[in-house]
Amino acid sequence: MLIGELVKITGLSKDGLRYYEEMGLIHSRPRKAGTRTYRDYDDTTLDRLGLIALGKRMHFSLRDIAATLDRIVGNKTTAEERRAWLVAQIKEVDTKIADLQDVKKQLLLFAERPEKEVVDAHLKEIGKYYE
Amino acid sequence: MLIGELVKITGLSKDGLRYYEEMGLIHSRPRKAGTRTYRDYDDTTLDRLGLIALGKRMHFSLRDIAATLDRIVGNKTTAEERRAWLVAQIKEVDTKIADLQDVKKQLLLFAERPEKEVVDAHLKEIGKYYE
DNA sequence: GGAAAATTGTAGGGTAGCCCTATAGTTTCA
DNA sequence: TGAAACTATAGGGCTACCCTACAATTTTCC
Repeated sequence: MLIGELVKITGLSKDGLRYYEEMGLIHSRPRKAGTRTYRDYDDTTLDRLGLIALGKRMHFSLRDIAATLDRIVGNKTTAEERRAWLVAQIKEVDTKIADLQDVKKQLLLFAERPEKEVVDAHLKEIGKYYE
Repeated sequence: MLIGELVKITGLSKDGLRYYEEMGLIHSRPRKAGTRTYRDYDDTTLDRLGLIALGKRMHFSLRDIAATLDRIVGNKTTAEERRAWLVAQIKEVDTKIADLQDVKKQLLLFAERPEKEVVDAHLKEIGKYYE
C-alpha cells in the first residue's frame, strides 16, 4: 500500500511516516513511477507502527524504539531473550508510574492547603527535585 | 545569585536556565558589569525551578508550565482557584498513570507468551492504537 | 599588584520529532 | 482528455535544549 493508505489507517501524518522510514523504523519497497519512486508498504508495517505507538506511550525515543523493534518483531531473538527484555521494560514502566504517583502526591499536598503561605512553604520543601 | 550558583544548586545547565529565562519561566535582575550585564537571580527562582521540575515530570511543555507558574506562585489567584486547578491537574496525572498501566498490561501479555507466533498475533490486536 | 583561572556573556550550529508550504510528477476517474 | 487526487523532494519552523568558540569580567593566588 502507498503512504496515503497508511495515513488513513493509522491517523499518522505523511511527514511522520516518512520520518519513521528515514529513521529505519519502517521500510518500504520502492515502486517506480516515471522519474519518481513511490513507497510501497506491506501489512507488517502496521504491526511495527503498533509497537512504535506502544514505545511512544512509554516516552521512548525513536532511536530506542528502532533498536527495540527488531528485537521484538525480528526473528533474530529467541523467545527467552524477548521475555527477559520485556520484563526489563515492565520495570521501567513501573518506575515511570511510581514517579507519576509521587507527582500526584505533591499535587495533593498543594491541593489540600492551597493558601498562598502554605503553598510557598511547600515549594521550599519540594524545591529540591529540580530535575 | 549569578547563574553559576544556580547551576550548582540545581544541576541544570547554563543554557537551560538561560532558555527558561528567555521563555519567561524565571526572571533575573540585570547586574551591570562594564559593557556587559550579568543575570542576578533571587531565592524565589529556586521555588519556580522546583515547580518547573514538577511540571516536566508531568510531561508538560514549557509553554504550559509558564502559564501555570504565575497561577500557582503568583498572588493573582485565590486559594480556591488554585485548588480547583490542582484538582484538574491531578486528574491529568491519573490519566497518564492509567495509560502507563495499560502499556504495562500489553507488555505483560507479550512477556507471558514470548513465542514469535504468539507475539505476532498479539501485534495484530494491539496494532490499532497507532498514535 | 598583576597575571592566571574562573565565571559570565553573546552568537552560531546541532539534535529530535515532527508540521507546514511550495512546487512538480503521476495516477485515477468522470 | 483534463481536472482532481495522490505522490515526491526541498526548505523552513518549532521545542527544549546541548555544545562549541570567543570575548569581557571577576576572583584568586603569588
